[in-house]
Amino acid sequence: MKDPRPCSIADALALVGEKYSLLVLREVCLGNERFDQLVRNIGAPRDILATRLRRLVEAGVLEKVAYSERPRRFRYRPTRAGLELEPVLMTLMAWGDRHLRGDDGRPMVLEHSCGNELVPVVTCSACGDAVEHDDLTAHPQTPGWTTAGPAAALPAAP
Amino acid sequence: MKDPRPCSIADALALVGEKYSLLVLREVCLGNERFDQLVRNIGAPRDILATRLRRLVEAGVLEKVAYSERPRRFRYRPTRAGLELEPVLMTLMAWGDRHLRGDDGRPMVLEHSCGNELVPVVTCSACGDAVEHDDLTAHPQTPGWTTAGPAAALPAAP
DNA sequence: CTCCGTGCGTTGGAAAATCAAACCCTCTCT
DNA sequence: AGAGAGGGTTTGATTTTCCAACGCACGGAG
Repeated sequence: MKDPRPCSIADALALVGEKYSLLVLREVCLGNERFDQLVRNIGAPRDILATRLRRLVEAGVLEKVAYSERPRRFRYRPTRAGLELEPVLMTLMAWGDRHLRGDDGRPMVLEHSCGNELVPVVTCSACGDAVEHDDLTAHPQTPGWTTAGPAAALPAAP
Repeated sequence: MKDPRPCSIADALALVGEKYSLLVLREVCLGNERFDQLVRNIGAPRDILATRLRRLVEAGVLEKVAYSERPRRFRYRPTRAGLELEPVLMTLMAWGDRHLRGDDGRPMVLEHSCGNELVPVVTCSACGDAVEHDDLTAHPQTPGWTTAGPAAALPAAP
C-alpha cells in the first residue's frame, strides 16, 4: 500500500486497513482477547490472524499479555492507541447500519452511558457543530501537492 | 471476507475495506473524480482501480457520470451514501495524525467552516457528550450471539 | 501412564488477488 | 500524419490468502 499522496488516511490504512485488522479491534474492544475467540468470532484463517496480531502488537495498537504461565497463554489487549480507533469502528458501524441493511434491524446496538442508544455524530471540537462535507476546506501541507494532485498540472518544462 | 458474527462493521468493511477503496473515497471527496487523477493520486494499478470503481458504483457509493460525449469521458462522484463515509475518513485521518507521526506536522489540515482547524470528535447524538470506550455497553440483537461469541460456551448437549 | 481436550500457534500446497507494463480505442490538436 | 489525453483491458509474473493438518505444552479423567 504505497500511496503517492502524503496522507494520514493512507498511513492509517496501511496499518489497520488489511483484511481482518479492524475486526480484531472490534473483538478486543468487546473483551474477546484470546486467539481462539478471535478465530471463531472473526472467521479468519489462523495463520493470517497470527500475522495480523504480530503487526498490530509491533505497531503498538495491541498488547500481548500472558494471562497464564505454565501453560503459557496470551491475550491481546487494546492499548490507548487501539482504543482510540473505536471512533473509526463506530462511524463505520453506523454507516453500515444506515446503508447496508433495509431496516431488518441492526445486528448490534451500542448503549451510551447517558442511557440512550448511541448514534455517533462527528463534531468539530472547536465549535461543537456536526461536521458536514460542505463545511470543510482541505489545506495540504506538503509543497508540490494540492488537493488536486502532484504539482497539479505541472506548468514549466524541465 | 465472510464474518461469522452478524455485524455492520464487517459488512461495511466487506464493501469499502478492500485495498484502495477508502482512498478512492478520499479523492472523490477532494474533488478528484477522473480515472487518471485517481490512478496518479492513489498509486493503484489501473486494473484494480477499475475493479474497485465498478464495485463502488454498483453498491451505490459512487456514481459514474459522463462529463463528455464524443469522446466519451467519465467521472466518479460520491453519492449521498459516499459522502456519509467521510466521518470514517476523518476519524481515520485524525488517528493517523495522532499516532503515526512524531509531530513532523500533518500532511493535510482540514478547516471547518467555523474558522478553526478541524479536530473531529465523536459524540453521542442524544446527550452531545464525547464518546469514551468506558461509556459504551454493547447489546447484540441476534439470538445465539453474545458479545463474547456464538452461543457463548454452549451449555447443553445436542 | 495413556488418552482426550484446550490453547496457541506453524507448515505446506493449492487458489485467488495484486502488480507493472503493454496494449487498445476514441477523439483532438497541430 | 503524428502526438497526446482520457479511460480503460490484457497479459503474465509475483504475493497473499486460504484451509486443513500438524506440533507442542499442559491438565484432567480413566
